[in-house]
Amino acid sequence: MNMELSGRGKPTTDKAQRLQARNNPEHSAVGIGLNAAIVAVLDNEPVVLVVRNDADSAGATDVLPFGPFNPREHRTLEGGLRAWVRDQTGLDLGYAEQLYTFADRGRHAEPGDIIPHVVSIGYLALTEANAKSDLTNGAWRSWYQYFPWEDWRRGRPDIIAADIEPRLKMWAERPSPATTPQRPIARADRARMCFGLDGTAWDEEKVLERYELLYEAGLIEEALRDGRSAAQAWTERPKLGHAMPSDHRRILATAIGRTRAKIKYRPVVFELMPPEFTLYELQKTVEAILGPHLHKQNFRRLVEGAGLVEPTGDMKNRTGGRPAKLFKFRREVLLERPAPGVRVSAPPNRA
Amino acid sequence: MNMELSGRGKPTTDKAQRLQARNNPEHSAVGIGLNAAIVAVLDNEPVVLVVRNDADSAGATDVLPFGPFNPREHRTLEGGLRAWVRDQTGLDLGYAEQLYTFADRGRHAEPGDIIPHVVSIGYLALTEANAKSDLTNGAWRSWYQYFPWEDWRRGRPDIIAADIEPRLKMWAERPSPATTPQRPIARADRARMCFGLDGTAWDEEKVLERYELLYEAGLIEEALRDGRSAAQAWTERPKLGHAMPSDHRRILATAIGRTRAKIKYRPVVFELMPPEFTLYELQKTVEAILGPHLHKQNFRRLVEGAGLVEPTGDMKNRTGGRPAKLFKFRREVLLERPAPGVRVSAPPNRA
DNA sequence: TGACATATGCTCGAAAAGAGCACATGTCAG
DNA sequence: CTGACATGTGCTCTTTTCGAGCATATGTCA
Repeated sequence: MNMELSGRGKPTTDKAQRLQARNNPEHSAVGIGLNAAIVAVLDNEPVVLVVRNDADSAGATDVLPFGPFNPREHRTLEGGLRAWVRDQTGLDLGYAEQLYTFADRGRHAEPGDIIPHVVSIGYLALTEANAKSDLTNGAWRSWYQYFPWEDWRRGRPDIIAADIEPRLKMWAERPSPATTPQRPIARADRARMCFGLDGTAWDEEKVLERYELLYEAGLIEEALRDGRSAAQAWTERPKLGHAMPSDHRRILATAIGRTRAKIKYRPVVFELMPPEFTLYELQKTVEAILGPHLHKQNFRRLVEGAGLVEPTGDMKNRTGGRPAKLFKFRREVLLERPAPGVRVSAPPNRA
Repeated sequence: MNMELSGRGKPTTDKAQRLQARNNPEHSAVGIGLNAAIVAVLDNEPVVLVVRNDADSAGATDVLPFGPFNPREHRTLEGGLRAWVRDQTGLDLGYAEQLYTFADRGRHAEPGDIIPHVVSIGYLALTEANAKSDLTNGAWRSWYQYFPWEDWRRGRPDIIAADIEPRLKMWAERPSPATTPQRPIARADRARMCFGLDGTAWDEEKVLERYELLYEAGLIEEALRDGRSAAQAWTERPKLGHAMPSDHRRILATAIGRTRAKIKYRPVVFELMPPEFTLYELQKTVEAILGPHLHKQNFRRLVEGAGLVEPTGDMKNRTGGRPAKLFKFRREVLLERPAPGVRVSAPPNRA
């Protein structure tokens, strides 16, 4: 497994391990992997950091940065994460939060692998991607490259009506396999709720639900790769976004959904912004993440009224229009409001 | 590289494991533990399931149910959880969700343990606690027993003004140690925001933040046990809630916070209710979890208006007052609204 | 110099939320 | 039997928040 990352601890001795395996049937030693979805906004495009994975048997592919967690070396999961992210990419993480721990499928040992890498803990990190960031490795990729159906900045993305909706409808008409008998919600209803079909409102936070629905319906490469039975019959049509190895795309989906949710009640947008910015830039960043266009005047009222920002006194001149006041994040808001964030509710129906 | 993708290999042998351990210094095998905070509401009291832990060297104590995760046996984390919860307690879990993965402190190996149990994945489960539930083991305990400062049902709990506030103020006046130099928010401000001191509003969702603040200030037993330096000078006064071994109380704090947050945008209350209930019972359950008293008429308007419930047609007669209509959860709401829940906003200032 | 892009202030109406009044219909103690 | 009491239920009223539009200011740039 993952070799490029390194960890430097010494392994447990074989003897102890054998004993353990033999004497204590309750324990099963496994490796812990940490995956990071490192998100930034670059020229109004939300991007995620990927690294080249040359060791992949199927040729080099882009993966989320990942590495092992070695409890002998690092006291905390986050500490371990920061360490190898810095080693691997040269990046010093600022804000980071745990997303989810995945162990469910596709995480099998390779031949020769003794300690299967069954569990991986996903992290979300938000960072400012300025030009002079010293990336030693890896590249920024638009997250919409992996999730084209999530990009509503220019209206409802065509891929939904063209590729997703018809195939989901077909899938919905086929009978559910007996293995999921108690599934309480019909396939058609799930598709409708997830993708806002038939006039249902689009909920931008349901990123993971949408991904998992497409997976279950066998419409994305990962499903085929993992041997989902439903996937077999669907292999020949346009792929839906770039696939990623393992469950990296699932982790990314979780990261996008969490970012979209959190931006509304925590001032995390500012992790993505330079220290000074105009309100327009701030709005564009929020829109890059959430999708829809916001009413400019209301956005100003909201952000200023909530005390999220304060003017620096300076102006930005080369805006292409009237010069804009520069603002900075008003940290004190954390001491005033319990849940400060960019409270943008979705318009009544964007479907 | 990333091996986790890939194929489904058969489990490896001891020999292979030795090789692996020797040749691949990148991995450190650890045990995975699963912890469950199983929550119910019993007679308007939110309760959590605890089991007796006789193995504790300091005598028997109550702990959250926990067990190992064995990837050879269970394909999914949740599957493993459900299996040993049933074995251990006789309970069949309904709703369950992952909370957080803890690996940070207090998770030391016991003597004789070869593979330290470093990582534990916390789960939240919600269930209905009816009288005839077949608990073979364990007991329901009010969660406010572990977090008395969270119980606002009879107004602001005295323990805050009597024990917590003065000690936090003293803590705030002592200088922060150099080990946390970049701490951006002053101790006094953190205490004020967490516990709603000096007129600041109480945010019922900040359960974990409050617990961690008390831990950091050395005011709870776990801090002393874990050897926090700050704890040494504080050992002789009334304890703040019942302590739990390891980080079980932290997991419970996470569970309470998550439950309080989620109840507002997902119809999870109904996991705690019998199939039929009156609106008053529903309100009491919500209040047991969230704390404050809600305006009865508005609660009705809210719940009915959101389409969360529908009348069964029957009445409940022995209510002590006018007979009440019986309602049941209206599942179809999941197909109509993106985020249905009991939308109770806090009154402007409850401090 | 004028088209254009951006910034900024103000108003209006709809919807949601908080809070109170009034009354209906049961139980239960005396 | 009767009245205190507890609960259920309908309605109104005010305040706040939010979506949306109008109008105007002040820059850049062809």
